[in-house]
Amino acid sequence: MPPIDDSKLLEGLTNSQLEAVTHLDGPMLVVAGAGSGKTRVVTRRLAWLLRQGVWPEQILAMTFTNKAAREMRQRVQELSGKQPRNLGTFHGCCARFLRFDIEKADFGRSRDYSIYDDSEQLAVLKNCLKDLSLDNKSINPRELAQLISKSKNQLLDFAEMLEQQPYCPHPELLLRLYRNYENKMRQLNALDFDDLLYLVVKLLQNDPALLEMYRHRLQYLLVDEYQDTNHLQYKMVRLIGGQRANIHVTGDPDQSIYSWRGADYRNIMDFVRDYPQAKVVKLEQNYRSTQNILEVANSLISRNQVRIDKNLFTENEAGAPVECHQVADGQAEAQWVLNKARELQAQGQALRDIAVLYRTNNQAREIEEALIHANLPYQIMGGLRFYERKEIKDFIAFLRLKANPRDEMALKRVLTCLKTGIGPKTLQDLLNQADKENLDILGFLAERLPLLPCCAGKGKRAAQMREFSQWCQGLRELEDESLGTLCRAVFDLSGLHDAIEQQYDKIQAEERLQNLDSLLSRVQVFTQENPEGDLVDFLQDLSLVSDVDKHDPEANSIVLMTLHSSKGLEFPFIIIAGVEEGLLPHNNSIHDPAGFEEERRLFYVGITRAKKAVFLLYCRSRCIFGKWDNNRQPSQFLDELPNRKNCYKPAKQHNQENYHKYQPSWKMQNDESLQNQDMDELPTIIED
DNA sequence: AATTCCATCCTTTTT
DNA sequence: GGATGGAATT
Repeated sequence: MPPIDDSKLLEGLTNSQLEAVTHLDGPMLVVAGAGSGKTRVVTRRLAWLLRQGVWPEQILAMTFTNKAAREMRQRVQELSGKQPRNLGTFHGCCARFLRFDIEKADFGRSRDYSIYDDSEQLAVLKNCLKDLSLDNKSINPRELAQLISKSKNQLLDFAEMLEQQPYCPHPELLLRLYRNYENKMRQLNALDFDDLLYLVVKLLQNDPALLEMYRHRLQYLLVDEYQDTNHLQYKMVRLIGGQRANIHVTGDPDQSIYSWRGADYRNIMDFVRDYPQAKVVKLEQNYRSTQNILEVANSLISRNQVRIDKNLFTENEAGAPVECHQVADGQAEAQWVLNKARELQAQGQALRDIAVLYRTNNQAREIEEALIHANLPYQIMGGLRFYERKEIKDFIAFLRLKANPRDEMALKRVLTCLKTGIGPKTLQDLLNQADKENLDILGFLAERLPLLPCCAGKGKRAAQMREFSQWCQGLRELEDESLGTLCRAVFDLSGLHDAIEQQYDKIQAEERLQNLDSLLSRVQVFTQENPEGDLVDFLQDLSLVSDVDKHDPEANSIVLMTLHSSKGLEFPFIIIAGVEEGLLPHNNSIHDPAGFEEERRLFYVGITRAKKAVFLLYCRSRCIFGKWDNNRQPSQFLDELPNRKNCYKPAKQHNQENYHKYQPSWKMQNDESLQNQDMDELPTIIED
């Protein structure tokens, strides 16, 4: 299909949209309310720039999810026949920059670095604790990880950051652990998620010539979801933008829901202060939702104290009122979802038009069970990620070791898979020796191991060791012309196929092998999309892909996901489950006003995903951590919704104070007296 | 070293 | 209620 012509490119845009699309130089902020056609603006702007003769290499466009990036790429391609060269998630773009430039600085990493996800990072931290013979009672590795993340995100020296902590028990110990962690990661040639951004910023800060090159090369910057940028991302944009500041950002402060990850929506609030010459465009007409939905959403979000007032309106029809239903417990809730799905289906709606949203991933389970039982097709985003499955992680460990022969964490996994007879103690010895000889561990195992005393003689153990050494040599020598055959060869060498068949019963083995198969076919897809991509590129891709990216709008199935992952998507019908105190707002977020308001934004995001109808559910009882809470309270946010279908009246008066009093529900005692509590106290409810 | 059993922590949300 | 990690057992 040939790209559409220029006049079509700008066709059907409102004046403000047009202004946002055709803006050429200097900073611009597009405040785009939910459903106001933001994606349209961003994609057309990219296409327009390309049609104006801007080179695809000159554009740096950054999004937060791979899905958004992919969609954008595809639509820009359709509109302009070209693709911006640097379009992706912040993390993805940074990973790519580092592939080229990481060796230009003294970071102790080579371009074949591994990317460690949170659980791998945690494992390294636990090792560090162990090295100092600390149990993780005195220091919680998770908290340590958070501190490390915080210092990187704030671009602060770790010690400096510790001083700013209000309460910090063992500062000198933490500092030592931090240093050990950093050294270890160097040794492993690995980066954590924060490092990807952090090192790019460091690189640009410390190397003026390189910064100049980036500025010269990347003349047009676009950032989507700017309200969710953290300090590092902000800094990066500022650095690359430079004096010229050709920075086009879009976002909506009301949809900022990632502050727990360091996102700071002051970045968007302060954009005009940061760039006084900035032009601001507000998109306030909503093209997505019915009037009823929008009215409810507007009323909800207007309760937030900290926000820029805006007037989101729609010319769409009034539509059905937002409904709110009480159900007995989680199972009844799932049943309700099921009935509604069938009802909509009977009315001729497609299942793909229904999304069920919830606050926490574990809420998916009960709903999933009901759907399985009823044989309705569904897809779940998030939760157990595909690549977090054991067999997938195992295989990835083999690939990683091949790509990065210093990756000791990968080696550990490989060792347990192969049942080599090398345990943690032997491994530690070998690692120390490899270190002494300044060899990467894989190379050491292949070349030096056979010369060691433990490989001499004809004992069973020595033979095993010799065999393993040869295996390592085999892995090193693998060199296939294509990525596909290389992965296949590594797979064959891993012996995972036989191991899985031996280890599991037939059904389980089949499922696991199938998962591995689909990983291998993913290699094919990757090769098609990235003909030049090598193994490291592929692994990088895997590390940075989440499950939301897997959402397949073609498949006719109900979609289940968290409120967080629903951002940026839209569905005709939205069901939000568990609209209860303690869950939405979540107990852990209500102790400070900022956290509380973020919960409200989260609810707002959920509601504004809907085009036609919204259904809100809450339970009277719910099983949490195996304990029953029989006195669940409807979310206080429900009191803030006007014009909802009258299935619900506030059970009791909420006030701004009492949310501070809520205890984490898993610590709540299961008070027998609650079991018999008078249900009549509650308002008239439509029981389902 | 591998397997199995028990305690503990957990669950907010994700690149 | 379930995953994970450590200790105890073979």
